[in-house]
Amino acid sequence: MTTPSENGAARRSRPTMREVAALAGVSVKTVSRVVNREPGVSPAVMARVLASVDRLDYRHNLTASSLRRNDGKSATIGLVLEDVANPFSSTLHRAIENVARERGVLVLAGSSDEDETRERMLVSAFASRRVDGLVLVPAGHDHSYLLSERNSGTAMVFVDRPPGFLDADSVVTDNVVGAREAVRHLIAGGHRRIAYLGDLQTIATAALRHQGYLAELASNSIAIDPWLVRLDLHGIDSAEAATTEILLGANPPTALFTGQNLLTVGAYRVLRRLDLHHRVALVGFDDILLADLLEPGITVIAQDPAAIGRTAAEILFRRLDGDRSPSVHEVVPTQLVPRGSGEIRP
Amino acid sequence: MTTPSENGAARRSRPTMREVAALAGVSVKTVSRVVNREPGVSPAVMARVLASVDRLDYRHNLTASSLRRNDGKSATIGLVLEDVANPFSSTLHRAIENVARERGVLVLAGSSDEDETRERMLVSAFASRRVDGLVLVPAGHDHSYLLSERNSGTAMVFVDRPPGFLDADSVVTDNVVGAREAVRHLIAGGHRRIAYLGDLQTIATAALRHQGYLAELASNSIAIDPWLVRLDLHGIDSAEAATTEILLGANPPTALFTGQNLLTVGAYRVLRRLDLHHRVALVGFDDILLADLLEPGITVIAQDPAAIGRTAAEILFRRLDGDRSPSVHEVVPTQLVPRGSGEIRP
DNA sequence: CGTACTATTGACAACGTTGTCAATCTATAA
DNA sequence: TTATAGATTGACAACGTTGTCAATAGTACG
Repeated sequence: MTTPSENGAARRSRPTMREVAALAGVSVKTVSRVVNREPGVSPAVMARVLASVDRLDYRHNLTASSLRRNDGKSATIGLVLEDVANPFSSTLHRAIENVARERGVLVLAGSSDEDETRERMLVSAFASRRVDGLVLVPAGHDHSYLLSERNSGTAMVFVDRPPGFLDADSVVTDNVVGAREAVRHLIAGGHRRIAYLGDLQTIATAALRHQGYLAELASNSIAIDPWLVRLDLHGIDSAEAATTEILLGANPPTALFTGQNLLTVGAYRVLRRLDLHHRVALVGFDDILLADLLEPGITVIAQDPAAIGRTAAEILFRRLDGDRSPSVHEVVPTQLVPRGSGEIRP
Repeated sequence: MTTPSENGAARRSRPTMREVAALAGVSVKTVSRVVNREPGVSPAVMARVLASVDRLDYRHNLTASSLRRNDGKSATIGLVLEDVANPFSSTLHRAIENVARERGVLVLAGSSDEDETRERMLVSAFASRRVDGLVLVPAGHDHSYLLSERNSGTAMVFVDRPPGFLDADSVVTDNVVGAREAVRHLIAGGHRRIAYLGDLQTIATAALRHQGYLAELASNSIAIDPWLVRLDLHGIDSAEAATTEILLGANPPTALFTGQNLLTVGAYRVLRRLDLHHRVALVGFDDILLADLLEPGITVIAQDPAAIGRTAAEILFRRLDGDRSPSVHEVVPTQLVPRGSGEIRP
């Protein structure tokens, strides 16, 4: 399946335009013209050059090219995600890649892990490589440090959460409305005691979902029971602990609203463990793979990460094409997906 | 939340070492020394330069730097995945990022969508940007086109599937052994009629899993029933169709072995639809998120994409550090995770 | 006091490419 | 026939950086 001796091949450096030019008997500028498909090269010369390119396995050096070019474009954008392996992030990533691909643009991606320092390090590393644009799911809350990047021509779009102290384009989910819809759905099903599990309040989206929860209860004249509101949970384990405490405590809720993916998983696990999964209702924010195959299926407020990513990329490239109009702030609606768990009656 | 007038700021180009040098009253070479932390700069001068760097918001231009440097390293690697949004790929991606991060290396990622042409386009785009190394989940079967890349010093590691017609490092799952273990598990549970659903045979891993299925049946003296073997299925829908046909046909199997993620999902859906999920056993190759919460949970042969990614990245960086020893071929073992569906008896 | 170090700094070329502009050649028009 | 326009091609500088090497200043030693 493999050829034997190629390993020992001498490690030459890559061929340059100079070498291609020498082989073809033309100047480097002519090679440049052919490589960049500039007009004004005779067919005969073009053929000679292409043959030399082929023979030498020449690869255009985009870094040298973008150094010299007037626009200095690197045909590369940077993407700061929470975690490239998290389904929301990776769907976003793919949607952005799809738009970038059409333009011959490559994507550098990195994970911030919700760490502001890490976000800055990534941005700095991207800037060193002179990316044309940035798409970021911000971890921090003060993005004024990006001002100098923006002023030196780097386009940027914020995704999922708005920028802080910086005027820039953004594409976010309608968190408040989505959360209200979840709660309204439960109230419509007859629930009055609805618990809320929320992620770290420092995460902008978590705070907004909490806000939506409170607002919808208030507008239905349902008093808030602080015992049923658990904030600053992060990850499956803390959600399990909080859910267990609430359900086994006095006067337990008849429904749960979980403000994040992993919290939903944690809550569901506990419901199953306590054999309450057909008794206590559950609505989660953000969809979960295979949630439809569970029994009952998990009712969710689905975000549309693919649409968010596509929109963000489109805005970014519009900016790169020279659009200088005022910042836009797209809000992508959520969708309630009833699958059973949210339709359980008290 | 945003300051008002920053939008109108003039779009200057980025400051260069020349400007930093002018402001600090030193030569560009001295700035270069400070920026690269080279020794031999007096503390006083260093402080002046750092102050100028700070005042001008200077960002080191890594593209110009790597152009001039002797080693020409770009501190960037390229990653060809099947699809950045697919859980196996994105876990791999994250594991590689973790290793790269420690070395200040960034990751360019792209999706091949199992398309050989797309794989080549990505590699070409990476090569144009002079990545130091490549990690690829190959879509094609002939990788001799990478020979020139390798000879010009690009390190490369193949992941999940071995390279074709090229001698290069690889890290793969033990597909044959994993598949045999799945089938053996079912046989040990008393099954004799075990169906197999496999992905496109052009995918190397699919062919190997099929091979493992055949081998294990043979070594238990169980005859192959061609009716129960469905190859070249791709995606959930085709798996559903095949499963339905097999289960509703004459002399149906008592167990299913699905050779891929989505095929497992498709098969499970059909089992549920036909209310056979507690009657017919199922073992799937590759783990599925939340498979443990289903009822019954899905028994799987779990791969370890995080370990695969970490190993691949470690090999890659060892090569970048100058390791010229013969190619290594790591095989990462699978693990049988019994969750219920695979323990159903005929 | 002169010599031989070492430490610090800068001038210049070069990395591989493209923008600018001038030179050459061909064909067409007067 | 000659002038002129257009097409084709190349020489050279420049992009922002670092490697090389030389120049200078300061220090220690005899």
